[in-house]
Amino acid sequence: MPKISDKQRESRRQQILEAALACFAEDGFHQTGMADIVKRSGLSHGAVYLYFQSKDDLIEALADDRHRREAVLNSVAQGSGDPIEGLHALVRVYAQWLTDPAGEARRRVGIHGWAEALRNRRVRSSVVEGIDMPRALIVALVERGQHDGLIRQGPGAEAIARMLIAIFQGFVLQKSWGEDFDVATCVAAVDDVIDGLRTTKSDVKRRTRT
Amino acid sequence: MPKISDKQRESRRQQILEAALACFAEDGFHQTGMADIVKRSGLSHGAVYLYFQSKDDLIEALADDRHRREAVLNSVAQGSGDPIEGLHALVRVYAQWLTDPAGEARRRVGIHGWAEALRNRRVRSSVVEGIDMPRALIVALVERGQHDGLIRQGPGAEAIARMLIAIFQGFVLQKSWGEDFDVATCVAAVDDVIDGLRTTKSDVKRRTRT
DNA sequence: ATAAAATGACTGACTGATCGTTTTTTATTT
DNA sequence: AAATAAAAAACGATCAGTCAGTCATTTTAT
Repeated sequence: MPKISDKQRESRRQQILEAALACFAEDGFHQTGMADIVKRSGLSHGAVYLYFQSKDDLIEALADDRHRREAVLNSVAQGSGDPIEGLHALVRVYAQWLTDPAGEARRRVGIHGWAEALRNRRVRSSVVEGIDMPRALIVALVERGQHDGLIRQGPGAEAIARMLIAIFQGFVLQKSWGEDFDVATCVAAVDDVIDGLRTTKSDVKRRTRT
Repeated sequence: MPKISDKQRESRRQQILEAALACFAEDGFHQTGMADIVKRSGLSHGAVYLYFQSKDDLIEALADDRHRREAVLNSVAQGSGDPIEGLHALVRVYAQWLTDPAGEARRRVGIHGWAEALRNRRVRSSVVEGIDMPRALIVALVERGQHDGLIRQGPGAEAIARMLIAIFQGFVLQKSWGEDFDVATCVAAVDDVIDGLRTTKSDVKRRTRT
């Protein structure tokens, strides 16, 4: 009985999602009106509500970014080699995502999502789960490296993972604020830090801080 | 002619600012209504508008956090010793600010400010200027260390500064989302990274990444 | 094959509620 | 009494969301 094909229906859905993404990227979730999304999508109010129950429904649909997680997963598929190399590969994936001009809207919406995560439980779950996967990945890499004697024992794997993730979160912020932020050199500094995790000949006692 | 003393007037102002801070920390700038701030402050609508011209006025007043900048400035006052020690001191300041339970509201408002900075020019200026000072401080420390041969030449001072700042931005996010985020161990990892900047005996050629 | 009936896709004017702000009224102080 | 702080009431604008109705297509009946 459907009057339009599933293809068309999914296309309409994407049409609305893209309009919402652009609007949210520009003005944030709460400063964007449904009228803005409606106008940008080229549809009508009623039509939008045929595809999404509410504005919050749209927000939740955009707060979760599955594409990036899959990209991260692909990068781990080749992760049976040197753990340090694995970390570099991961950095490369995020660096590329950070540079892609087409991803600017997603990065901006992501930042709005970070703020929204403070007060919206569903959004927070999406955000936290979004960083849980790369975190577990880094922890696994570092622990393997430490077990094999390739990575120094000093800092905990969990702490290193959170630090690396924090770096890219901060990079997204700084880049999106439009300062002259040179992704290449900053990423190079991260690569340098990762190389610094390698076991050195003279890794006897490293100072521990309180 | 004076109706109430300047002390009282400033006290009322702070009373409103504190109410606004608490509200903004809970629900963000745009989901907080003036009615919420009015109720929380214990005053009336009209009274609030005697002290602040508009809601945006309140937002801008809270987006800028001078207290932290001053704390950073104090930490640099003792910055004539070892550059690496200087970086550790800076980390200590931010770690303490990150741990302070009384600062949770400010951290949350700060995150909302990061998102707001994407669309509000004034807020963005506040935020960017807020990180410009510690950035310049780190750059100066690193450059001095590199000049004196205490810090490796590999990564640029600017990149290191942005990375360290990014780390704490990410830490604020992860901690505020309420995951079990252990500040102490994560900060220890940062200290470890900083120690890794030190010149080693075998710092001949470090690999450079594209 | 063709017309009538039915249904899905979509429209846009409209709703009540809430928004930030202004104006009016009351209370307090000098 | 003169002035001003504070409270109360009310403003127009805007919000997310709705719903009676239109249009186009498909199904059914002849």
